[in-house]
Amino acid sequence: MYSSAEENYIKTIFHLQQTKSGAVSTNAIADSMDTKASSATDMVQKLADKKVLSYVKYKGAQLTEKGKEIATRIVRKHRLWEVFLVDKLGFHWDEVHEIAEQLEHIHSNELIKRLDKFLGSPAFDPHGDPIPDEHGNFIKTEKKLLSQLNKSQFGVCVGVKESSPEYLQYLDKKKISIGTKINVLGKEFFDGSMVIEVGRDQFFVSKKIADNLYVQTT
Amino acid sequence: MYSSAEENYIKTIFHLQQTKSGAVSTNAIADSMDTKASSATDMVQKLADKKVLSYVKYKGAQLTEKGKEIATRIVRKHRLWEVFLVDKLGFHWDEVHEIAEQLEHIHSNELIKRLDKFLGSPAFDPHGDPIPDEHGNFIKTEKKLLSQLNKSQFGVCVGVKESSPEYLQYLDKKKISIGTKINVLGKEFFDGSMVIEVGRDQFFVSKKIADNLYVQTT
DNA sequence: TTAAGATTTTAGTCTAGACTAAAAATTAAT
DNA sequence: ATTAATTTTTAGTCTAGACTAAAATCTTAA
Repeated sequence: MYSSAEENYIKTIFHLQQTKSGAVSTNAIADSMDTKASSATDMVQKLADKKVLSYVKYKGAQLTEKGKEIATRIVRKHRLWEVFLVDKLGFHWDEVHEIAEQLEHIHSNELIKRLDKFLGSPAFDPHGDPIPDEHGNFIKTEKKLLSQLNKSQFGVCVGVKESSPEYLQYLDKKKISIGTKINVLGKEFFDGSMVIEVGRDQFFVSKKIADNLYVQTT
Repeated sequence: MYSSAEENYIKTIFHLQQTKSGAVSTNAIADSMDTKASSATDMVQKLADKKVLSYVKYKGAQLTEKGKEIATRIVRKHRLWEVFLVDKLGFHWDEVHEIAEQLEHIHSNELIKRLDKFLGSPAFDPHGDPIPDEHGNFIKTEKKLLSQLNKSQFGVCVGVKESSPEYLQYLDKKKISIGTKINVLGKEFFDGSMVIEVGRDQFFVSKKIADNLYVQTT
């Protein structure tokens, strides 16, 4: 059984490993957790003793298989709770992170098993991120700009790059929000403009529009 | 914002105040929390500084209005989560306490508001205990033995006094379990036997039976 | 009413986590 | 290849909460 503090470190290291390959530095950990490097060093040494990660002084930490399993279980819990908060309690997708951050530390395997079933074993959370199954497997996705997709590919909207009121209003008008599925029906190579499908609507978007929308792809 | 440790003390003191009147001793607190009296003293002094309770050395502690409000909110959260676990996730009533013990410390007013609504604003938890509303008001109930009820009164089964296999089997046969509503249709003063109604069934119970069943009354 | 026994508090430790400041190791720049 | 700059670790503190042992207070019984 791990404390909330330990779990938060494990989770953070897991996420840092996803983006940059190789060992993650105690400074990177501290930065992303809003603590000091010395605290990160202490904890990393403790987690190394527990075989959750391997650690070489001055070189950084890397989760072991055991560590990855723990991290995956936490991510699974976090994302299932987010689905619960949005689907069942009617929260908006951008209000749930903090609460899920607390709920992810509740210890009970039975609870997660039943929650998962209650929610219909969802594969994605409200932000479009994949939910690991009970064995830790999940669908690999990649975050891209809409403009990077090609004809007949699709993605799920997961965020915006620029968030000017004008742009957000445009998206609103076109009924595009987090979780919205977008099919690319055509792409013009001359100017990078696209024809996309959102729900039942099909329409034209300029490169400027497509350059500022992040989508998750399978 | 109070820590889980503080909340647990507040909750414990609240429950101890319900049963015995007057100030509660640090020893009583320690006993019911499975810690040592010295720890209780420390915490009680801290909570007194925070005006959560009044404390007189060697005399004991008493929650202030502020303290009672905090306690009531925790009890509300605990019981709402128990309803969720039983009604929505299909847990059995006797499996939920530990999990609710963790969930009650999640901090989010909005979450509780929405959870309450999602559950249909229940007035009782799966053990028959009343759930305080958002203003802290709740239906006063009293735990009695079934044998203490009179004709045309009713109660909700909340536990047994003696739990021999024979007795539990009897209850099982008669479809009496925690949460079962029992109407007293008649009572014989000579031997204390009763005629009761459980669901659609009506039958006879001896005083010995009625003496070993706890019911919650409104 | 006073001494014995029980209860409660105090004083001093301990552990988990976080912090600061200083030391050590690594990396970069001349 | 050294020195300077940066990163990382170590050493020493701090706080919350728990604990033990000893001191203080309260209660009770003769």
